[in-house]
Amino acid sequence: MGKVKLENVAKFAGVSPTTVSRVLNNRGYISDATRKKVNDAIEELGYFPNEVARSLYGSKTNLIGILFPNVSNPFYGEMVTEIEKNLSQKGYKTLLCNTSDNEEKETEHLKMLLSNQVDGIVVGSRNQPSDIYEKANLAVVAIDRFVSAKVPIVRSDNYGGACLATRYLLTKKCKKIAIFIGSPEEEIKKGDLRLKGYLDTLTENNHGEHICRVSFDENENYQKAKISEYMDANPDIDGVFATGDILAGMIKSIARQKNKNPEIVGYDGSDTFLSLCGDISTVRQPVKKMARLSVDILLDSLAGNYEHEGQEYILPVTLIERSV
Amino acid sequence: MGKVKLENVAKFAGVSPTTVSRVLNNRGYISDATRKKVNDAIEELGYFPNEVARSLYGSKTNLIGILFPNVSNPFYGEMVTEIEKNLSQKGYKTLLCNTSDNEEKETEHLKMLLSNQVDGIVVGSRNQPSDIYEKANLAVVAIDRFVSAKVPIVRSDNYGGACLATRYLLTKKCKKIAIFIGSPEEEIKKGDLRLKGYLDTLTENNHGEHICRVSFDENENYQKAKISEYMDANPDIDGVFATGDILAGMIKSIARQKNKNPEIVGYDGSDTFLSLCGDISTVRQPVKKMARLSVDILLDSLAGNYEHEGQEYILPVTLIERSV
DNA sequence: ATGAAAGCGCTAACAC
DNA sequence: GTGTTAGCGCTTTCAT
Repeated sequence: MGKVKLENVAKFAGVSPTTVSRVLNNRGYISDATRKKVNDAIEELGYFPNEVARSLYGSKTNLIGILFPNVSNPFYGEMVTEIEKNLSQKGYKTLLCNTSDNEEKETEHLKMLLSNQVDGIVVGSRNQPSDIYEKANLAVVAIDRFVSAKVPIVRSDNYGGACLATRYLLTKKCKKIAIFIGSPEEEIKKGDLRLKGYLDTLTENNHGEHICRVSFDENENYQKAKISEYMDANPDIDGVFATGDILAGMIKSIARQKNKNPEIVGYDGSDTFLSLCGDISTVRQPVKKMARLSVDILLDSLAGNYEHEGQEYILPVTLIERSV
Repeated sequence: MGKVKLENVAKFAGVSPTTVSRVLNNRGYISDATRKKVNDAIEELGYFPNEVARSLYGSKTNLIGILFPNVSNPFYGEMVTEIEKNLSQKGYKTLLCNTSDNEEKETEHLKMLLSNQVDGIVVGSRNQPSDIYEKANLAVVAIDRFVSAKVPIVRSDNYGGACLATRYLLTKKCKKIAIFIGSPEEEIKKGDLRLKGYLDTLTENNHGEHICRVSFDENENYQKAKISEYMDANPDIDGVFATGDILAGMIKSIARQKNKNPEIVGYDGSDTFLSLCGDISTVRQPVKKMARLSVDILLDSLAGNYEHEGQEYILPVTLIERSV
């Protein structure tokens, strides 16, 4: 059974293709009689329109590309889930790209997306800005990342969140508070706000800084080794701010193995993390709101609304305190 | 700057569209001279082919739809990440659909995918079989789910895994071992193999069964209440087999709040879970292998290879023991 | 070795 | 109200 096309429906109903198209799209005037004939034919033949042909004609695909490092991390997972839900509700389709935070892959995926004529892009991967975004004439929204002067950014209050976390550790009477950073080096150089919040808060309170960079690109075992090493070298750490929940979880496990129990605060606060680890405090980013806002901005831009250009939307975070 | 099309390249290079197409696709004979001219023109104009037009002509989109309940659960997250990686490597693009394990949404998404002429589908959502899969003439692979007599299934050894988990609890001298099931009711009725493995193992060892169904459709708070209630009613439970890791995490937290510490074994064993919770044992599904196999089967089918029809591929699981 | 022309399935001017 | 026709951007016979 070959695919049924509009033409077949037209023949079956004894009308022209145009008429069928008009019925499908509810455009122009059609008598109720022919409308019924057409609808019956559609029903009878089990016809549904070919979106590829529609896209080609209309030069609008309703396809949105979303670029994230991966979707294994529940924070990204929830973000992507929510973005897809919002998009789907508005009639858009989601083309998923995992960049593994690898520049080449991002570029490759980006080219693919452009070839596929996506209407817009949501980027959450954390590579260096690419000029492709500039050149391509499409709607783009970035999540917690700088892409170009024009691309709007949606992020949570990284600075405020870090201050919150660090102050919390201070209220818990921690004497030696370390930060474990899992961001790419490049990002840290540009002035990581989570790091800055941590540093400022410590300085204000006359505390010394203790920084452990857990190389982001490396595999898990490498990261664990790094954490373990750092903790051995600094056995009196009694407070930890981890810039991501997964990192926080790893630190907790490793500490436990060493019979230590530092106060730990993570960052992200995905529902999955909250369910999974009942005993690690964290700074919760409003994932749903961020996803929703990103999609709203994207659709606004798609509608020709330029007001978001160059804007940065910073959403508030909350500290979620957990006890053992 | 309007989009550059093949025709522009042709004019710029002083050749016909056909020639450009031939260069692009490496088909037919072209002199080195014209090939160079064309490639220079492409470079100069920054041309790249419109995949929509290609798809329309070729009636092949290289688009694969993937349907999962969501991508927040790291098990699905990792599965989807791996599937996308494998597909991308083979030149396919991933259209992501979150069904929220909701039948209507799945149907809606399915129609969308068909309209978009996807070449194939990977289903991991757990709804009732839909006849759409039968009717649509495309390649389908199901992950741990029955779709129709023809659709190949990739799953892990649910029965064996459950036995493994239950036996482990027995070796830990647990006296009263409960199973917490988070599957949809429908699935349980059909003979959930994780449940069966649990029951058989207990029977063999003259242990009684204790089943708590944590309604799958309900929200997290409801589930937590249910778990809490069950534990209050059965305070002497000292061993727990949770049919999913998230469930296991929730149970652990709730038990801790009640100052209990039953031995718990989860199911899934995603890398994220392992990093996040260092202290819950689990049955690990080979996510990467499952993803890889699914994609291989799909591409085989796409290539016209029917050998996978009606096959079920059951991959072995491993118990990962963790200590506090 | 290269080009002209038809067509993939659909939509939208423009006629009538 | 409805049909005719051209065209979205590309590929591919079929000529030459």
